[in-house]
Amino acid sequence: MTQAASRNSVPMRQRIIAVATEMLAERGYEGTSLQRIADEVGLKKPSLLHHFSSKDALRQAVLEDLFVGYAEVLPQILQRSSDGQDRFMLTMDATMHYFGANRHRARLIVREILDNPEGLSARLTATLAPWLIGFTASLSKGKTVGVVHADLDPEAYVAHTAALALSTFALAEAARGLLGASDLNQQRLHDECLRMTRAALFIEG
Amino acid sequence: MTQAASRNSVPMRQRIIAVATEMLAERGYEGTSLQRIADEVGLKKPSLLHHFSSKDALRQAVLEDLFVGYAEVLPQILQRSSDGQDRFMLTMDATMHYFGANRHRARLIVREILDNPEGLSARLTATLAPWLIGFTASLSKGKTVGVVHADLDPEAYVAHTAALALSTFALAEAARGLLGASDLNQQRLHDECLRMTRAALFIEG
DNA sequence: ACGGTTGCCTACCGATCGGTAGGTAGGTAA
DNA sequence: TTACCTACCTACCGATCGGTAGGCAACCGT
Repeated sequence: MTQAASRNSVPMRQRIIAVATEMLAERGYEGTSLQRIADEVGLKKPSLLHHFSSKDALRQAVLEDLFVGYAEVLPQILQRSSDGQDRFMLTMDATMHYFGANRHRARLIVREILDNPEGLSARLTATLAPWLIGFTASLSKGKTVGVVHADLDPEAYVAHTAALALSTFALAEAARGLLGASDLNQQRLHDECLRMTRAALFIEG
Repeated sequence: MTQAASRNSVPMRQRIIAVATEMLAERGYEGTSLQRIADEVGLKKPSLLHHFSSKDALRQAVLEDLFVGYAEVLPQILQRSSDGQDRFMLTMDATMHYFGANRHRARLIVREILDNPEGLSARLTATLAPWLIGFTASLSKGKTVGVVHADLDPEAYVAHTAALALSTFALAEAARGLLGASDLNQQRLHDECLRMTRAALFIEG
């Protein structure tokens, strides 16, 4: 387990994952060939298959790396916020910062939802389900207390909010050209997304 | 221009488009081969290429068909609603009904945004931009009148709302399994989506 | 009756796909 | 030194990709 790194200090396995993450997010699984990944990394194709036994094994490693990265970010935020009220908004804010800084990861998740929903579902359930169930419970409680809109559907709201956070970064580029608003930058999308989710959640302002 | 139809009454060209729409939505452009489309239609591959000169020509025909279909639905709704206030919500409702009845079309649009944003952008701009610009203008006006939240960002709001309508139907299946809420059906997602967009838009209820 | 067009076919093309076989250079441990 | 292992290579496999060439039968207006 010496984790040799030929010339670069970064282990080859992680370099491959980094390149594959970007290419899979950009062109999709079927649209990305092992040959192109190998070229980008600077290896021959059989050498790439020495590190990952198959194309699907590489895909799984990429997803594993992605979820591990996010699972490290989430708890930090949640521990920081004690109050149940702003807990949701803080998580939302942290999630959007995470995907804002790793936009290709948002694209990759959306692609996997489309291409491989059942394969992703297990991974999502394992890492996110506890948090999401906690959120829906806290939303239901907020309804009884009276700070959350009475006609809010907790589960549907959480699903939509997650979709909004993802699509903001995965699909935003298309929306930008569409509206002809060249100044519709990421900051404005970020702010409006938070404003919408907050306005749809809490009673009053 | 007799539009011959060998055995079925539906012209072969439209039968191919219908099959291709579904397969492209389900597996993506790179993941769908002409061979499989031809098999599904009941033709040989070269016969398929007799109707569409290339794979990309078929893709463009599919997209053309999709946008024409939506462009027929939209004006009907807008003419029906005179008042500027509920105009947006009616359009949202109509759009969600359209994609709810044609879920594979929502998936296809999301895929095209990821795979071919610049190619789709031109088509989107041509058919939707006038409506969207009208909406942002009416939102700005609503802000001055005082019925729309003062801190709402019209362009960003429209972009997010469109993304929400799309992702509700394109990505909802994954969310369903994730939350473990088997009763999180389409109706609840539909209702909550409309509730969220309305609550984030209008002041008061 | 006839020439042209349409719709579909068989047969085939070069390129590229994911993956395998087998070999080599260099480091490491006994 | 010997034996092994890791990392990488060249060469190759069968399958499938998008697309082409060319033929054949049915239908068309003249």
